Amino acid sequence: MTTSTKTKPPVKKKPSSERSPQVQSLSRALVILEKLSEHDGGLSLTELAHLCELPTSTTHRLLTTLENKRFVRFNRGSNLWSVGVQSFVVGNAFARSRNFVPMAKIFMRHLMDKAGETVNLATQDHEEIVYLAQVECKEMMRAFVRPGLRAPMHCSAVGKAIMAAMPEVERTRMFNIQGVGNDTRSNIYTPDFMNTLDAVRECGYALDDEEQSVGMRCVASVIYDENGGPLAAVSISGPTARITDKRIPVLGKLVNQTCRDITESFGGRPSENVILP
Amino acid sequence: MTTSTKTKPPVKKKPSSERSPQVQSLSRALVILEKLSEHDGGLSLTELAHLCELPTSTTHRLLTTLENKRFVRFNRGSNLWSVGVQSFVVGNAFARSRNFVPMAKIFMRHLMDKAGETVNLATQDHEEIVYLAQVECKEMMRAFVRPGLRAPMHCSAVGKAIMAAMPEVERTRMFNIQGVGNDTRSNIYTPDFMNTLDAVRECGYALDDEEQSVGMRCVASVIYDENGGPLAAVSISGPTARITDKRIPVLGKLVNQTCRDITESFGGRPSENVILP
DNA sequence: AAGGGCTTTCCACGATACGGAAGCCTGTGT
DNA sequence: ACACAGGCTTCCGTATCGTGGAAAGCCCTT
Repeated sequence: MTTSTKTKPPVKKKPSSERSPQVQSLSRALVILEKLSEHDGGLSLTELAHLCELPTSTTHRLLTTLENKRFVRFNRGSNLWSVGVQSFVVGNAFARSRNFVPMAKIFMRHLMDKAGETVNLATQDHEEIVYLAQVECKEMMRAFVRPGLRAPMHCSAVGKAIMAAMPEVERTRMFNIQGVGNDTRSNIYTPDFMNTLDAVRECGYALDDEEQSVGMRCVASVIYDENGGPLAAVSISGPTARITDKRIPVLGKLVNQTCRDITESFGGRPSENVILP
Repeated sequence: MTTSTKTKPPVKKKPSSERSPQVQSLSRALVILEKLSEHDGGLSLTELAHLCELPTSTTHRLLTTLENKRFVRFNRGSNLWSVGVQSFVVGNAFARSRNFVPMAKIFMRHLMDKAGETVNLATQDHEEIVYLAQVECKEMMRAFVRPGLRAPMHCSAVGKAIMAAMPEVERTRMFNIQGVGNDTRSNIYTPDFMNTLDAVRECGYALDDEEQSVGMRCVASVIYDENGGPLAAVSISGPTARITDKRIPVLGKLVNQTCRDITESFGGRPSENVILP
């Protein structure tokens, strides 16, 4: 019986890829969910099966199981599958349980180690930015920012990074509000400032060259929320003597990478305005 | 051998419970995700296995598979499992793909059929409410509301329903703002009004008795967003002659049920202030 | 009517998920 | 210190359950 029926199939079992035992059907179903979430318009069975490299019958069986529990939905008529309510309901539990600032601080600490400079976290509040947290470096000369401190958007690196990441409409709304501001230099939002923001989007970080405080330079990048909008920004700040022109691109790259990491671990949607080679 | 090893087990296959073929391991994994999402604090392996009525080894195997794909996360140290980033990322695809108003209108149409009266959808915008959509009934005498129309919160049923569902802080903030309003009757937010809102929470619907427009009565209930806050409200409106005192509780129950249905299919978090017997 | 492209169902096979039990940690009580 | 308890993690033989090819439906278009 079956002495050599199939010559013992060539054992294409992967070279013990994963550490823990994995449930094939579940892994496959999760891939299906991921693919669906990457295609907002929905996917047909065959498209989906192709993307996941699975037979259609298997894909279909997994989909119906997911559908029974409302994790996916099927649009009869267009014959398209998409992500279902229950996925959203479950996902929101993550949104509730995460608390942003402590999580961000872990990444900020690493950044401080690598950059050797103080790292700040700030977010937008109306037409200003508010500092949320700081991880101080060990240098004697360093910038202090008490959490809760406010600053105008246009003259801080974090503010520029956030403004650059705003949707167009939001940004122009802010431009219109400006003028009632308490800043003496009139008409802050010049065409020149617009170009600055374009540059920020292109290179992935914003610069504050002693604008907020004499002798202080900051390099900042932005953290995206789940809709691809700006959620907060991280900056590296230090005295002009240490934040040299040559060092700025290096620090920019560092702070940008940190923000990408935070965005990912937070469940944000990185903007498609990419950024850095 | 094994000719009759187990006398062919008594085929305890369930009486064809489900229509489509179901993948056991996946179904179980989805139950795990649901249970995790209902316990924001996280769950230990054994607690979870208990809740899902599964052996711990099976639960553990499914969890590690889910963890590899970041759908759950494990807190080493507290030994607690909770929902992971990837669940959130996938769930957000649902948030993007849903468009609220068309979906709500399907339910509103059903409500209009059952109630025989015009049904409205409205949401909050700053200190006012804005009407988003209307499903008109066939009566000659009926209320017209053009989408985009605004009304004060305190004298519309939808406004009261939304205010009643607000978190306490938000509501008191609104009370403080009031006074700069253009309404002549001063001090609208009296203790009496507060009691009204308490009543709304208790019975599950709000009433506008000719306050917004003479001869018109409205009964409204609220749709919750994913955080359990008010997202929008649905009202039934009609002439006082048809919306009789006796009919109000009936209509209230109907509009409340519709709002529950919309909340569910939208992925909202029904408030735990429950409502109706 | 026939033909393609798709979804859905069926079914025999055997790979794969199952779960009991044994190992392994970590913290607790004596 | 030592043993014990109560979890978490791994192991492994069994047969259940998932698998995928094939065939059956189900539209549309030709």
